[in-house]
Amino acid sequence: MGVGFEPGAEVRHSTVLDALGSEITSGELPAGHVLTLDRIQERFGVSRTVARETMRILESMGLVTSRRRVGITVQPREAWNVFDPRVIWWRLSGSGRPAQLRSLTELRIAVEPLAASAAARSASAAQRDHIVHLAAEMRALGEAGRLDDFLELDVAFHTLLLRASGNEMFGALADVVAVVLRGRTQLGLMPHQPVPEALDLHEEAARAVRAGRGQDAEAAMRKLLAEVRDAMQPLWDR
Amino acid sequence: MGVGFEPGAEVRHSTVLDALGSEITSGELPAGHVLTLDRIQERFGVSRTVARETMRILESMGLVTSRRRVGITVQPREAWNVFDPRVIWWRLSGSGRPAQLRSLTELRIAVEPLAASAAARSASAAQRDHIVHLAAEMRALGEAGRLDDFLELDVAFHTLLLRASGNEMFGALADVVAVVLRGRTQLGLMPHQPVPEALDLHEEAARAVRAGRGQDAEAAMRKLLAEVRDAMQPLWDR
DNA sequence: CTCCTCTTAAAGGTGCTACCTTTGGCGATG
DNA sequence: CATCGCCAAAGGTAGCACCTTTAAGAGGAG
Repeated sequence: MGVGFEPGAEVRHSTVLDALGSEITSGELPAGHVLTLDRIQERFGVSRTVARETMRILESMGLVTSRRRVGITVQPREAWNVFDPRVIWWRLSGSGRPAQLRSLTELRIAVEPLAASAAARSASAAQRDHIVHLAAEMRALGEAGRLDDFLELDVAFHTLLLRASGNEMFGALADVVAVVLRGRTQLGLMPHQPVPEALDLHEEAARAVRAGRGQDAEAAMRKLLAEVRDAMQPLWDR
Repeated sequence: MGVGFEPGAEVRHSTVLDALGSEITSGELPAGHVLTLDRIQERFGVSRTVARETMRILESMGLVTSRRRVGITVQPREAWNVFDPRVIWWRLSGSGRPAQLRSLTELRIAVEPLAASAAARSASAAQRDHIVHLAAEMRALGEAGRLDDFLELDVAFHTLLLRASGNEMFGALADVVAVVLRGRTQLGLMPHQPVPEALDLHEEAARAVRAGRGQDAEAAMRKLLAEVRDAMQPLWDR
């Protein structure tokens, strides 16, 4: 699922964190709304310690600030750490889903072509072989219509590409891309059989990466993502 | 400076957080190193509460995990939330600076052209006028050789562009870009007088945004960032 | 004597409570 | 309208009981 089972952040914390996090990101608790530790303790039946530590985490994600005498104030969206995986997750699970998917898809369009180009420069020999292998397998499963296995390979493909770029910030987006890919399938935005062009482009990109042809890899990814964008367009056009 | 004075995260927390955060991101405390609450209390002269809450924050940034009986373990780089502004800040101030600047510059190259294109679609009327105005002022100050004022305008220009894109994830990168711009000047990677091409390209991009010509705006930003990359190359070539 | 399993003790985070300090919003008072 | 003082709510400290996990030690089997 990608989004944390932080070992150590034990059940109580994560319950409170999850509840408040999704209420804030969904807008249910609007910017300017004020919470107090007392009310949190009471509502969730937790001690002050848990309430405080949870607030610290929310604060560090930019979702709230806390001030003496005032309480804990929900922050406006601009202050959120929108790259925090948990924030992304909450928004995807809540009412902000279409907007979040749009942002993420635009981000993919920006990043993945350059990541492919960088991977063509920086990937290890093993990674180069692996990515070609993945693309071939995707074709096999795609043509066989095994959609769920195909999805996992798709995730593996994009993850590998981002991580092989040698840029840790690109690499850090791998989990996010995985969420988008899975979300797209869940929302029924995937054709029953992957379109042949997409299969071709995955293979083309993979071969270009293996051969060290950065420009070609970039171009293939650009085309691939243009298709992705077109497929997701209906989601936010209405 | 962009990087937090979180109002509320009062002095003690931020002292401990800052010290440990930069020690971890600099590699001084390597992955696998184990801390305990007791030692943190002792070292910084803070109570257990402060130590615990600080650890929670570090945990939520992916820098450490905490487990019973074991203690608090420093995580490897792959687990860090590298988009967290504080992590970026620590790495820029510490020994990882060149690598971090390289990652960030690649990210800019990926994102800013698309942000410009999106801004040409989505910016408000006021924003369109403002960006052209900023570009013009940049030319004036640049030609006059007033480098520090120029820098502030440069920051304002790129910030506005990212925020006007209508994509909050792009917008969230504005602070990061500002840090990079300032860092570049500090490191003496800027010419004494901004190169004329850069001034031209800022104006070209601004006009394209105002006129709603997304493709032109994107192309201008792409050229602009190619120059930026070339200027920063020496930093990581050695 | 060696190796394996089982028990047990200690370490260290988790969670709770109680209590004091500091700050800042707000009403009352001049 | 400026000042003062009250008090709510977070900041910070202290200490306890509990739960997990690790690792050392003890005992038995081969």
